[in-house]
Amino acid sequence: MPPRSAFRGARPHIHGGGAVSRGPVSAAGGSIDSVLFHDVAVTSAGVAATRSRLAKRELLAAALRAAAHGGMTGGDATADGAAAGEGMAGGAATGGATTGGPGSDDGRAGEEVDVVATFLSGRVRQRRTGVGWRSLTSLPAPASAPTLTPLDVDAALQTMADAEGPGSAAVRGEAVRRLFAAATQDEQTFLRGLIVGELRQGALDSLLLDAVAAAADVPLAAVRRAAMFSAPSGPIARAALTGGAAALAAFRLEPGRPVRPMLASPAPDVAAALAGIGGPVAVEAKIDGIRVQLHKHGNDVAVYTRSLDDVTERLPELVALLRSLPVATAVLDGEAIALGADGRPLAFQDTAARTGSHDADATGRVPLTAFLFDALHLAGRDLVDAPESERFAALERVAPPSALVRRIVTADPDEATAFFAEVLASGHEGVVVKDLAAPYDAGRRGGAWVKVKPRHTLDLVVLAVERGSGRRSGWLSNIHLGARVPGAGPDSADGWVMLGKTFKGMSDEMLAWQTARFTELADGPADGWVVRVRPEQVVEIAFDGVQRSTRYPGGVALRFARVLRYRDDKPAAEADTIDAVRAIAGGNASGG
DNA sequence: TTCCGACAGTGGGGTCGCAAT
DNA sequence: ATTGCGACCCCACTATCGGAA
Repeated sequence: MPPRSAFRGARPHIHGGGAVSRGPVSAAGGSIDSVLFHDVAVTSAGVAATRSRLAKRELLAAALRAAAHGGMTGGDATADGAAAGEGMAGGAATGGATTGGPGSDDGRAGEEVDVVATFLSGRVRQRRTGVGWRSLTSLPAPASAPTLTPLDVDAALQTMADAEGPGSAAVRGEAVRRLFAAATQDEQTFLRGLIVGELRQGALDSLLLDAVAAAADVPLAAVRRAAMFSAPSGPIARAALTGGAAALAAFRLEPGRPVRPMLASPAPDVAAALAGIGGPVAVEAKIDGIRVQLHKHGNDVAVYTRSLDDVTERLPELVALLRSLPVATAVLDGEAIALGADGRPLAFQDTAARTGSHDADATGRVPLTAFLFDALHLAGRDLVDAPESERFAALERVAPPSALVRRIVTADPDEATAFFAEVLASGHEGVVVKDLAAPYDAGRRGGAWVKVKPRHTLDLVVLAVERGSGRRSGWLSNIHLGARVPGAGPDSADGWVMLGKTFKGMSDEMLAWQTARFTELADGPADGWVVRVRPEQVVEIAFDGVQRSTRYPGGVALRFARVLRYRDDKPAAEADTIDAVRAIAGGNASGG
């Protein structure tokens, strides 16, 4: 299926799955040559059962080959050819919305490869189904024999996704019931993982792309390259397996089609970030807003989030900025944030609420500011492979200075560190250090971009622990963190106020230790999901900041808390107080 | 009719272990 | 030795549905 154009005014996308007119669970109608959904579930279980990435890749590749082969010999194109044609949306406005490869002839096999690949990457094709963990708590008895095809499952999910308005919950519920009643035990388990997004097979999108390359016998680089320009991987698999390298080459940068954003790796400090790259680097302010990708093609403009959701309607400020640019075509990368009247950043919560709201009033009340930092395409020229310095220079030529992120170029760690301090003083989050020579590595988190943020620490007390799951089964994992409230307890003893939880920063050794320790400290039954403990164990916690909270009684919560170490040298009576926490909240920009 | 609780799905994320290179 | 990936789950927020008030 061709990647869709999401420009406003493009013709509505016809969902390929919708063109399969059979009922959600009418498995009997499936071509006898189709793979069964059961085969996909079995593949997933096999992938989960091995730790070898190469073995996982081979299992995934075999399933993809089977999907491509089985469907093709079936020769039953149904209505898919027509659907693919309809999908070529946009006409002149986007021109290239059709470049998803020559996929119009691959018919049912192509569709099946798309769906199977999507499932094996732990996803479903529907952006939202409206069905989550809670809706799957009571399920019908499993079927005794497998009959479902992958396309049956996709169609059932589409039914759930399409339900809206009064009565939609019942429609979804019925679709869930019918689908799960037609699924075997193995299939039910797999389906649940897919729908709630917790497949836990040790393979997601990256490994799937690896398998696509193996299955189609094309270079991995070609697959990854194509994937840069397609948000979902299903169409990549489809193109590779039915059209080979030539079909993959048709996925390319196109204004109007979102690109997977390049990501940054963390570093503890600026000096380490510079050392990791070597030579002169760009040091940019890191803006604590939401990532935005701006597309312009003549009068058509679009804005996408990091997950490539189209948020054009909600961000008119960015639309206006795009329209004002003195170029006909552009694909730009940046961050959008809500600033106060003094020009300092508001709390991240304010930016998130503003960008998440469809309410026009909110739009007026909390204006957004864009800080651009990259250009992937400008005035007909693709820049993804150009060095960072060149891309930024191109951006500077077209963007107003007020819409550019603050940045310096230096090889001097002291200068970079001074800039870091300056950025923090202006209220922003930190810096991103960039390799000037690196191309835009879409969708990867490599070493070419390195982010540095300041780190707060507090000594807090563990109030409770939760049981771990997955590879942490059998361990006590997620700890509840409390700050001291002097004199608030019975008989003027210290009291404790919870600030949040964390499961991060724990090595296996630490998990083993804390499991024993908190079993010992258990205050009441130790067999529940949450084990309350006597507030005696002090833990040193690192975190990014303090945010306002309606969930916790102190009215504050820690952002991105993680464990540094347990402190046996410090009694609970000397743990940090809630006042110390509030002082941190007052001292940063998000104190509002 | 309006209100409110529960659920789903966004946005922002750090650190560890392990396989493969 | 280094790198990339997936797993582990956190926070706040908005939208939506459906039942309670």
